[in-house]
Amino acid sequence: MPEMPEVETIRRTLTDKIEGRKITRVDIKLSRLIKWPTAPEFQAVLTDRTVEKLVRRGKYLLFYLDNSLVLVIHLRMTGRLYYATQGREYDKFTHILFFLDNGDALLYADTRTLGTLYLMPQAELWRIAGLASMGPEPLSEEFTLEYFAGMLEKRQAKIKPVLLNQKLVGGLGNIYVDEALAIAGIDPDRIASSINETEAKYLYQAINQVIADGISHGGTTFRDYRDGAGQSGSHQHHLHVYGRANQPCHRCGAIIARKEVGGRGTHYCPNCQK
DNA sequence: CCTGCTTCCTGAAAGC
DNA sequence: TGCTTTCAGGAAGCAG
Repeated sequence: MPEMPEVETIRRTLTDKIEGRKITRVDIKLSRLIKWPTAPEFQAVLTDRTVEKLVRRGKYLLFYLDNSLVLVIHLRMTGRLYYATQGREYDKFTHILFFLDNGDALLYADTRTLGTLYLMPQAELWRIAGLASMGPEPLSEEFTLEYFAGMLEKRQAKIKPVLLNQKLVGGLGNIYVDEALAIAGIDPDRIASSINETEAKYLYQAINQVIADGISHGGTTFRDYRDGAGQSGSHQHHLHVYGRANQPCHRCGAIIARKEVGGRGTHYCPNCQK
């Protein structure tokens, strides 16, 4: 499941191949993935546009085009975006194909088809609610300890759903939230406002650390995630708790447990996380 | 406004 | 062996 480090890795692996390229043709095999405008309009307006800049915000990828247009893609659960050289075969999960002026193509594939694509003028981006309302993201200037600790103080929900709320912190998903809570030694069931100043500082540092590590390892590949060149990430080899239920904790040796928190499968060390 | 539940979607894995 | 059920989860939509 692509979270901020995975989407950032995709951005980095696509930038050099995509920026400056003109989209010469768009094939749409599953039009319901396109949320705005209609599929025929999407296809017509996108044809002959040049990609000027590839930007990431949270888990969104934004392709800034000429004519002040922006193509916005969110991969959700199983979306994949990858560069394919001319004539390369593609599987049945490839739903949108962007052909480029050098004969290659940018392909959007998605097994569970929950991903979303938009095309709109730059001035209309506020219409994408999830993008417009996104909170500060880890490693950014806006994501300060003061902001983070102050935000936790006001929340009566459990810490895990608070961290997953994109309006409060942009870019975190299930894997990195479980990891950050494990590093900070905080139980995912804790009420956010009960977290004290010291714990908030540890958690803040842990969030920045797991995101930075995730990016430096090229993302976490459990099953579906691949970068823009089709390569797997390696952060799955560095996880403390996620996907490690019934295995020993790296720190204390206790058995990693799994429970449901806020409707999400949650991995944690019952001994280290209080 | 805040919080939590439901929905979307389909391949893989577990259950029978 | 093969069919059926459950599970995975990001985020919008909605109820209370």
